[in-house]
Amino acid sequence: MYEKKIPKDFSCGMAVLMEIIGGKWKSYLLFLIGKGVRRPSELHRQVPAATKRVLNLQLKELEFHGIIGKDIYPELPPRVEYFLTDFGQSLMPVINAMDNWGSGYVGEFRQLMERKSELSGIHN
Amino acid sequence: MYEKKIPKDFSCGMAVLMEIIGGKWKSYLLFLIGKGVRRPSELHRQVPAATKRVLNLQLKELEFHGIIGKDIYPELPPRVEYFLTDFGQSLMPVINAMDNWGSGYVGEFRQLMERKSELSGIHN
DNA sequence: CCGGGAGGGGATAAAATTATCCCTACCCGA
DNA sequence: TCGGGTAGGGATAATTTTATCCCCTCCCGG
Repeated sequence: MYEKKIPKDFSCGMAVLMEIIGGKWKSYLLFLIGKGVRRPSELHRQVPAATKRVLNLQLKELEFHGIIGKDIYPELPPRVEYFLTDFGQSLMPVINAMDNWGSGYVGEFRQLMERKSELSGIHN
Repeated sequence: MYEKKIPKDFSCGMAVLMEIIGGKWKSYLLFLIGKGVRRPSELHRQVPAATKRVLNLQLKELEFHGIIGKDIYPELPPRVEYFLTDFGQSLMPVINAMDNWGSGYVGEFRQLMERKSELSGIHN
């Protein structure tokens, strides 16, 4: 979490929610943790596009807001498990609604994106 | 909309939705347009913290994804009205769910944020 | 004793997003 | 004719978010 110089205002609940789950990988992480993927290394394997480092940062922010919790087992090799707090659970219906809506649109979305990159001559 | 050099993957619906409504002011804009605020100048008055310029950019992106539409009346002085498309309407339940959840958390959220800035010695 | 896997993070670079500044054009009322 | 309101956008700076790179500890199996 970096210091922000320009204050955001959170007069609308959406903005608050966005602040909490708006990171690039937070959606995946919540989704996976919600599905029962708990250990950091496992999460990383599921989202190999992101670095361990980055995932840790995002997990920390989710933890900061009390969405997820972290059990640290003093074992060797070290074992850590993330889980949804009750508060996080209360978020799941919203997450699911978001995901459902999004899933219905992925198709068109991809087409739009392709058209856009054709226009600009960029092909990822 | 700027060119992105690092491709994002949209394997989960949430990520798609985030791409669409994830801008700093898009939440407000959708909320306001949903409530019947239609004209650009009016929107700007409701969100004075953002510049005209920035709002225009975000509106364009919403329009690009087909969430909102734009009626341009060839009058003088010029008149423009934004509106939710059917597709945009289908998003409103989700938006509302998000907003409700967020609103319930604003209080604690503000406290968290204050504690954070106390720690770092920053007072906006 | 080396490699790999578990966990974690500092320093810094790159990319993406927002902000700022200023300019366009038009019309109206004082 | 000047100030204000309508709408829009180019160029560039500042801020914020992500990525990259390399480092740490510990243990186990070959």
